[in-house]
Amino acid sequence: MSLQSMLSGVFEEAFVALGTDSTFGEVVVSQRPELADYQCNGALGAGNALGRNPRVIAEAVVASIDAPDLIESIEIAGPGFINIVVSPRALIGAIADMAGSERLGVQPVDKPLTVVVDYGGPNMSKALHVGHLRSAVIGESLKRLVRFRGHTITGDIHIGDWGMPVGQLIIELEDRQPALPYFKPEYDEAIDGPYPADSPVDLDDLSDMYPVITKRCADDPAVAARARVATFDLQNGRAGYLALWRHFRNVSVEGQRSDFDALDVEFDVWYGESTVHDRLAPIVERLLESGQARVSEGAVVIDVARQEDAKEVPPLLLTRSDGSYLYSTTDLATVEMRVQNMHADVMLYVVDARQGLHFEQVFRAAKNTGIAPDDVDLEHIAFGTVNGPDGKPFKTREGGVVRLGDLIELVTESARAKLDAAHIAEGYPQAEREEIARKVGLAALKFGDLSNHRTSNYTFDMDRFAAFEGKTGPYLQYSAVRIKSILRRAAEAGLSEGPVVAPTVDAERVLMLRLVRLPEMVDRAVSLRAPNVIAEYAYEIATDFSRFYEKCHILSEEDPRRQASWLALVGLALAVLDRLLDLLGIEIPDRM
RNA sequence: GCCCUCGUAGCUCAGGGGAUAGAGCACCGGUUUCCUAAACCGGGUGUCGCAAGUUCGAAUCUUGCCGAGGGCGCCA
Repeated sequence: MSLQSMLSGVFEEAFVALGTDSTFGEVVVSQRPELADYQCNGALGAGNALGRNPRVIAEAVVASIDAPDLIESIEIAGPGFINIVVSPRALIGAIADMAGSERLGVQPVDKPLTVVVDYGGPNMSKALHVGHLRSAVIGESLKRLVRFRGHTITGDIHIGDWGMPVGQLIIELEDRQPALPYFKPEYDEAIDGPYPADSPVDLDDLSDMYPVITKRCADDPAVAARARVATFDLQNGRAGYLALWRHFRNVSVEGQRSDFDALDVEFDVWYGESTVHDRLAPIVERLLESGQARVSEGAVVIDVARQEDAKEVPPLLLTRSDGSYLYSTTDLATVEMRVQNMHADVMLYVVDARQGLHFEQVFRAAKNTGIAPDDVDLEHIAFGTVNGPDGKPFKTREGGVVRLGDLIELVTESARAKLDAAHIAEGYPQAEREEIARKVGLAALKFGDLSNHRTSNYTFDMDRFAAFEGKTGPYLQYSAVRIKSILRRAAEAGLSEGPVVAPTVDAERVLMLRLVRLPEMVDRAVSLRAPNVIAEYAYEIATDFSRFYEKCHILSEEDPRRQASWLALVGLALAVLDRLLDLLGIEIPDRM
């Protein structure tokens, strides 16, 4: 049990003994570290609830508390704050408990849930760009957080591969290369042989075609109509289109895989809209039959509005008036698949905040129709837009989107340049230098994104992502690397860790107090679905360590007990940093 | 028009109903016979958009207004 929860337990008991609610006993980290380590504000609330002076309540609580092993001193301050200083014994006990535990004192949840996290979500017709960064890194971090908390979680990339963009690409290619066999309605594989095994396009072709055809569709209704027909034909099994679709999908998945690999983002499953295509027609048919869906203006819709809605919530569209399916349909079918095949209790959708209404509609439809049972939790984990300096979604100077691969190369190059300029890692083998640059660049990129709260839009600033000083990913890596270096040198000198002894230096005590907060921070990050909680905490650990590092020179320390204790302490700090950075998807080089 | 999100230091952003609102960057100054100076130490110049309300207590909760971004039936 964490130090904070032990303290809360003591205070809860005291408040209950006074005849008040146990929640008043909650102990939190002190707002005023110069006065105390922890504080309990319950006397203020309890005083108000009981109509008594909060200071009197506080005095009664303090008088009834007897936990000398845990608490060094208690003081009542101001209107009734109870300030708590923990005992050295309790502190080093908590540190020892953490150090001795594989999970660093973080208890797994009592009831593990089966969770599916839907993130990445690339459209198969587009190369990944800077906009995909957020979904990928936030989703990856949440996956690791939820997993570390003890739940079972599956990360699903959910590729957009069964909607209108595919129809658009089909007609664009038809216009460019009409002679290809895929477009010939009379082509029969039984007679003419199988469709070509090699793709008629590569990733660059697709990336080039997509913006062209979307513009054509926007400008010309006749082209848009053709794209819809092609989409309908694909979804209804036209052989040539399916054969072409497979090429498109393979080509895009290959490209996306390399981009996500470069980001160290790993999906457990590479499902997509097309994964559930067999479910689409039966679902629509079933819902029409049961009366849960109806035909409106030729399209099939599900009403999801509620009496109490402040706004008008439009119905969810299941088919277009031409009978083709939309992403609403595949999303609903995907919920069914995740319930039936993956037995999901919770589904997390790490998707741009602009799709809030869509998910509200899909979730309501899923609940209304029973496709998602009542006890299944559907959550849209919304995140803000990455903007350029002008406050608009980020574009290059030329007006194009920034490719994710290029962005990764930019930050890596920046890290490389920094290594050269600062004469760091000068004697290292070239391959190791390159690996360091890669890890440092990625850390800058990911930390730069994850340290923002996910709902806020943030301004993309290349200088910020390429900065390695201050509150950045590389600073965190650097702190950890310095610990690794100490431990390496200590081992060479034949020194080893010993029991943690009571802190004698302020910086040492501050670091200990920070470390023991880990369980609360993980809990908070998971319940808020907010990786920036971890980013912030990891930064605090790193600065606390850096201050300790300045004050306490471990290798030249003369008292062997103190030295051994310090080695154990920084060893734990490294383990915590390593874990926290892993939760953010950031790797620590051995040296840098 | 309606709905959603946001508005905190010069800039970029944290901030959990509690005491004196914090970081990084930028700027000025200091620290290297000592474990990696990508570090550390010192220096703040804030009507927490505005106004009410709830509360013992509000940056935090509610409402209204102002401002920014986004969404609102056959794109994803």
